[in-house]
Amino acid sequence: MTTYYSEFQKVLLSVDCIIFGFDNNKLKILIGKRNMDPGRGEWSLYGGFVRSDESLDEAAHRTLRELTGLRNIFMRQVGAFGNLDRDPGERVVSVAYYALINVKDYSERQRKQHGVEWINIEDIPQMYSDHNEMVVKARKLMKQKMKTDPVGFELLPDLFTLTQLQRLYEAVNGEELDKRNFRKRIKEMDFIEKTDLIDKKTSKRGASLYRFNKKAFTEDKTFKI
Amino acid sequence: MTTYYSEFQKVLLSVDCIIFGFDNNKLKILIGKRNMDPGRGEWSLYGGFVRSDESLDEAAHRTLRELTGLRNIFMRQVGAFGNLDRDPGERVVSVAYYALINVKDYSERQRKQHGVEWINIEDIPQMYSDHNEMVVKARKLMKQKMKTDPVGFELLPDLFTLTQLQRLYEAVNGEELDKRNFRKRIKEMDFIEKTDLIDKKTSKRGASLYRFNKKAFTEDKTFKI
DNA sequence: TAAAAAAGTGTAAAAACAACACCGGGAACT
DNA sequence: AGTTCCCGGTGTTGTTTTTACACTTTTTTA
Repeated sequence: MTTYYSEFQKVLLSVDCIIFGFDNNKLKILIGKRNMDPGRGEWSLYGGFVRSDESLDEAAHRTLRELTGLRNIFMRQVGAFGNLDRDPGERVVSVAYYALINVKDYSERQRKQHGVEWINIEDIPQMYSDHNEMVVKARKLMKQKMKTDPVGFELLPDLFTLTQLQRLYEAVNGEELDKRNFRKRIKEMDFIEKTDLIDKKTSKRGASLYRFNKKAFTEDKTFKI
Repeated sequence: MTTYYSEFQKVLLSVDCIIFGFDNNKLKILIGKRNMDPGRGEWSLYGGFVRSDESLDEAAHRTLRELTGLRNIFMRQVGAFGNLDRDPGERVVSVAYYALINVKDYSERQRKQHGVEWINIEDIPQMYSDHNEMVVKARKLMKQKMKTDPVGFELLPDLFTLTQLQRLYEAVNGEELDKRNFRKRIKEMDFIEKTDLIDKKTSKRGASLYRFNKKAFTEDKTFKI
């Protein structure tokens, strides 16, 4: 390979993942304690270095896969973080990505094995380097995305109740929503389909289960919550 | 400096600037023909490499300053672009930034000296590598930002007429706006202040000049167009 | 069999948004 | 001097969207 720009300094590139999950009516992210220097023992996002044979997006997906085993996950770039003091060792620029996963798809066995935990978004501890800043930005982008795109379903099981869906949006927005107004909106979106199945686990009476029909959500449809 | 992560490959990091300007009722960006390999002669954003002693934001500001001489410019990160095929030579990951400048603040002399041109946003040619993709994303983010934050004034002179302001929003949104509804909204925002100066250049009758009072735009105020 | 817990359902008032047309002042033209 | 043209400036009304709000049903548990 020809070296066109040899006079310039190169840097290490990493990706860091803000992995969102929804459980127990709470929005959470998956973080763990760093097991390497620098910053050993500090809370940290899960990340990894970008390899020479993969794009940034590919690196993010691979990193997520290494941690969770999950493929084809909804991920979006948060941005590049490159302050000089962000890493105490040699310079590392990191590109943050957020991911939306269904907590149930991640086995407890694997989670423990990697030593990561689901932490309530409201209770995030101080983390290594600029990771808190990454989470703040990721959350902002994710909230924005959730308003206008049907991505919330990535955080729920295939079949969900309207109350579950409402709780999800409440957790993301950080405010309570009116039940009747919420359901009115849902009813307008024909790609959120009612099934004839009933969920008996979470309520005594039982609630209808709904499903997001990805194929029915075409270009002409609008999503708005 | 200790080398913590020596086993990982490093990459070259650059920044690319999407420099927005508004002139003659058109939204434009500043681009030029590349004068180096690879891609010599192709249209290209203005960019540069990130130095070892500066953050990404600093690199973006420096790059913009080198081209325009302007400091303290409104800039926001667009994102990191790191596909494997984005640079035909050795791997370069680029972080794109968009900037909003007042066209009048950039001298024609300097512009010609650097060989860059203001190109109407609707007429952007095919550019080097993934630069078109960067512009698309930058434009989306900028449009979004313009809706909810008073950043449009960065593109206008300190004193501007309401028609100028309206034309700016029309250019950004890509659609015409109703004059009376537009002015109604402006009137609700007390931080857009009418001066007792009259602009006689653009209209026969003369139009009142307005000014954005940055200090009057505090936390409690909302901006909405 | 009474109480508790969550599901489900409609209406009315308020706010936001969209559509719409004419007058006035000055410059340019005849 | 009069006419035309160009652009600046101004309110009202109908429509749509958003918000506020309370009771009944079903099933489990005490």
